[in-house]
Amino acid sequence: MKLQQLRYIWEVARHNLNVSQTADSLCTSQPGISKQIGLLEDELGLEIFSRHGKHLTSVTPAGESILKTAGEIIQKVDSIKSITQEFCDETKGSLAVATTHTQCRYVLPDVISNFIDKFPDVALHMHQGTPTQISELAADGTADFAIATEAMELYSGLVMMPCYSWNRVILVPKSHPLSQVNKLTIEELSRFPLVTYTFGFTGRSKLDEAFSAKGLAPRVVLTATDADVIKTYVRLGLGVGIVARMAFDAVDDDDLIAIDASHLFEPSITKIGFRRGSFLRGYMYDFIEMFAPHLTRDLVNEAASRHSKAELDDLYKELALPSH
Amino acid sequence: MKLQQLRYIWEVARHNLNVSQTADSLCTSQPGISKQIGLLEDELGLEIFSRHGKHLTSVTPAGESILKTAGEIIQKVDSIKSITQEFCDETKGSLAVATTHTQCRYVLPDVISNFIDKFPDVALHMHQGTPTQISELAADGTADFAIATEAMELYSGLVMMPCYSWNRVILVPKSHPLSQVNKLTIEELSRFPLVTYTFGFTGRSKLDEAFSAKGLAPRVVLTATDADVIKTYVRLGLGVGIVARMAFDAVDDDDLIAIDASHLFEPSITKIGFRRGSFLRGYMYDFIEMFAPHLTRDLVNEAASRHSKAELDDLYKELALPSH
DNA sequence: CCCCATTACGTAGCACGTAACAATG
DNA sequence: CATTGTTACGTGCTACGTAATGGGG
Repeated sequence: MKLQQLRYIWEVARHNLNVSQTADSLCTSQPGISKQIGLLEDELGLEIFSRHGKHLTSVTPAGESILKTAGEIIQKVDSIKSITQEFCDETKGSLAVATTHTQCRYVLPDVISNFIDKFPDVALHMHQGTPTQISELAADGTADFAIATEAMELYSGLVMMPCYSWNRVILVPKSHPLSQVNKLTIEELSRFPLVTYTFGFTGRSKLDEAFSAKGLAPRVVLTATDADVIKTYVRLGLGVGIVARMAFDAVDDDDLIAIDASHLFEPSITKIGFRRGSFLRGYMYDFIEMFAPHLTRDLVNEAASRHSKAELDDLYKELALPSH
Repeated sequence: MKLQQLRYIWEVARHNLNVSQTADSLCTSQPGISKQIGLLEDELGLEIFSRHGKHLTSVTPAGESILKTAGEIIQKVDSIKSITQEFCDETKGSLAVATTHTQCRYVLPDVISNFIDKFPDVALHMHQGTPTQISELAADGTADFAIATEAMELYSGLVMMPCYSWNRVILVPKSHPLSQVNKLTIEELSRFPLVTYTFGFTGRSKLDEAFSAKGLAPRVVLTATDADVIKTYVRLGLGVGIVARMAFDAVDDDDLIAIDASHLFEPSITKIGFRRGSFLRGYMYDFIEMFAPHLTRDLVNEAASRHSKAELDDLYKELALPSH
């Protein structure tokens, strides 16, 4: 059994059982992969992939187990490479963060700026995407960290840690009737056309819950994945905006009125996640702590060693951290 | 990076950094190993072993981390082989159990007999040793299971599960004055010379605790690692025997009187342990369940997924299982 | 002076690439 | 017929074994 053979079956599985495509992505020849897979199957004495004629059609039950283990092996091999870099030079390396627009545009700039100040030799990669894409990037190792608010519980292979809790503000132009209201209620709000996040983005779920809890059906006239778009349409007078508080900038957005809405909606929790079992470089712990100061290196290690969601929640309960 | 290179560094570390000895044990040449280790170190760009001249003297800090990960990789590779066998033929394979005399001689025969009845094609290996040796055998993968009562908490790499609780009997010849006593006290017992287990064997610790709790210093005139030796000397009149209840056989030992001592000592728990992260064959789950019927396949999997001792204890508490 | 690790070197095996072939949809 | 996987074959690399060399205790 060779490491490459494990990589090959893993990559073929990742590429929808298309060997040619896999060969291209690995910059090698297609027969080479075919042969190595055949050799591995011969050595193990069973088929990992089932074939119709010459096409790979599916993964056998045994293949499922083997692929899972192969993935873990590949991850550990990557860990060895990280360990190596860590001991060669603690300040050099790379950090890939996958995150949403909200975090990337409003929250992370300060953190990143501090980070590159402290670790100028770490090559930084930012990937922006939907919460689901972000989780996938972290789960398959393309990104070291995923940072988002929604859809982060879906991947059990990720260690999730709560970073901070936030709530929303209502955005209206200065001339808008709501700008005069003292204490806004959700009923009042529901009478106006709304402009807010697309489903699945930036705590949108808590927003829907708040309306439906009162039996109200909000009239959402435009949904967007980021606050910049929302603000643009609020300025056009299309409707009342509901955005994350950190997306409101007192200087840049001084033409808008921001009305606190934390009494209307449940707070949302932004989380950071990384692949369970991966080796974290020293500067990665620093990054986490810069983003969420309560997440110390020891605490992160403790969380990483908890394997089920229930056990993680126990930890957060002990520390009185919110987790959803 | 090659799997063999990882195996080589792992084995060299296991053989006290002696490359020649490692080469012998792996049936290969010493320069081959040397060269592969050198190549790996070149590829990683750091030294895994520190050298004084040409001798390997110690493992570098980086090496420690790398070796740990290499060990995990090797274990996963073995898992793939097990998975393969499991899917090829569920009834064929091997099972290695490491255990103490007490279990091997008095408890396991029934279990083993049932097991070979149900799985005639599984090659069985029994290793007998001290509790510490047993744990080591399981920890390094030589044995699939460790079964013992003492010293099983030392290896955090083992998943430990409580199997059954037992207590002791006092053994005396028929003519002995204690054979007339109705309800034995620990003070009475301490007046006689005692014959019992060596420290570190078969729940000896609970025995010492009981005496010292009453401020008594038992006069132990002979210690042995197994009950057969103890019974032999009890028959010779050397002293009063204290052995595990399951070591008393009403038929074979009908020349001795067994006095229940469960009111004198805390019960001991016999545990079964296996290496965390190893793939368990179907018949291995059956073996565990034959030995301890409450340890179902689901429960074993649940326990295996708990990573810290505290989390395991939580599980046992939920199930009202004793754990120490 | 013995033991041990490294270096040097030759060989056998194997991984990989090119090319031809077969099978699927 | 276009796409995809397997077989055939040649080559260059490399892992491994034998022999020689150099340091340590």
